[in-house]
Amino acid sequence: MSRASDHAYAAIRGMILSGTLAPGAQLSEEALAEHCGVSRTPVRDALRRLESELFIRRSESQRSFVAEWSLDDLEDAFELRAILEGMAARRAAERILPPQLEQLKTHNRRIFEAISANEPDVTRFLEHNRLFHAIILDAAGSSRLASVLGLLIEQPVVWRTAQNYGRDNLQRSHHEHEELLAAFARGDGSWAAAIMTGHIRRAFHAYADAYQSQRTEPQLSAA
Amino acid sequence: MSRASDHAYAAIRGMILSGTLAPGAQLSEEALAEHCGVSRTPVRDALRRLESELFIRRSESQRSFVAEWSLDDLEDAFELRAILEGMAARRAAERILPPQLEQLKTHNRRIFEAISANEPDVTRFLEHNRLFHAIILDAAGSSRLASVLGLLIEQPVVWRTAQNYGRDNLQRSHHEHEELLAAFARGDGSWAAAIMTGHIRRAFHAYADAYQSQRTEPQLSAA
DNA sequence: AGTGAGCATATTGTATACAAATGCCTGAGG
DNA sequence: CCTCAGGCATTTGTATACAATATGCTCACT
Repeated sequence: MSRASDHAYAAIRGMILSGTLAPGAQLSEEALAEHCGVSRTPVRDALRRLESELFIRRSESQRSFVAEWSLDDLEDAFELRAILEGMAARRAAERILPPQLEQLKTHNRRIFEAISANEPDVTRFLEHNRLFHAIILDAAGSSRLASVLGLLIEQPVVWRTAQNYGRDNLQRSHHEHEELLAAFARGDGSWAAAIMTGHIRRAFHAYADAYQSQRTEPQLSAA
Repeated sequence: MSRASDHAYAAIRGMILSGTLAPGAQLSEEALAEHCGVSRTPVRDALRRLESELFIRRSESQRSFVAEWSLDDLEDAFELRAILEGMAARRAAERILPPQLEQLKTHNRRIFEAISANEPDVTRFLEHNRLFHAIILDAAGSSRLASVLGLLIEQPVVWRTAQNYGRDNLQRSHHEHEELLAAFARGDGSWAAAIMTGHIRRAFHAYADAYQSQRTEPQLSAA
């Protein structure tokens, strides 16, 4: 995309991820345009894109609001992701090429380094984790699967809660990645799918725990 | 959406479905705008929407082309659809309400009527089939699943090839719907998912057969 | 006090003009 | 004859003005 449109997209997305734009808040095209220093046209493009990625919901009269995620929504999203990433893993196991397998090993090594330091580097973990899953998605060789799964990863709640990951969960992730590599090396699609499904479901419960403590804490301080 | 934008969307989508705009053809915003009698702005909206629905592909330089579907693409799409509709059926079986079940029965009765006439009414079959699946998706109660699956149904190739459906396939569809109803009535999610997955996979092979004969015939006449 | 009609305001939809980028074609040079 | 550089044409991106629509408020009326 082009400069202004991209900038608006990144700015609005960033404000949603950081919480500057709170869930449920109404978005005015004109206000966003002024804030980003562009006209409404690229803002409209950005809003449409964010809407298709479920960052934004539109009322029946076309007004835009920041999406609100309930715990049920979160579980839905992870259930979907578990199924689709499982499918990706199965296909990847049947198609992956040696250089891609090497890349996966490298990223998992970086993940190990990031979580082995005294203070785990969560940002670095997330980056290599993202790349790890992206390579699998690429190896699965289905543009449709990629486009659909692209809608589900990197959602607001995920990013906000990931910081609360304990070292225990980070290490389990690394270990599950190792198992995936073994399944890939043997070309065993069913094994890979099973591991991946469990991997995502465990991640959901880690997210859900962090999500709940995140939401209950403010309530406690208000009571 | 609003009048002009909706009209442009429907018009362009219709031209793609009918083949007036051939796969691979480049789309000019200005030409489409003139054809639809609206300005470029709503045409741009429509193109973005069609792009997210995979009707249109964009080059790296942002030019738009009608998507070209290979047989592999078709199989990918159906593999995805089989998994996701299976998930929808499982969830629906666990949540469906009596009135929704009644609606499903009504639509399947209409399907039976449409395929029982001397000359099967394929258009009517497709319409009630669409509603049948839409009710299941609604009963599944996951907006994320709905939004993702929405990208996959009613794709160009599907509609172009559905007309070649034989009565045999139509009747099998009706029968599989009956089985689904039985699974729903008993709230058996696993049964429902299994039937649905098979239902979609059988549909794929019917489509694939029609797709291949559709593509080989022109070559034969040209040779 | 409650309710509804109608107006004022805020917000989104559309059209148009212009800017920027891309691709294509031509023609000169090797 | 091939290659590549340059300019022209086409196409998309952005800004802005105006139109249509929804919303919320005021005020009259019951």
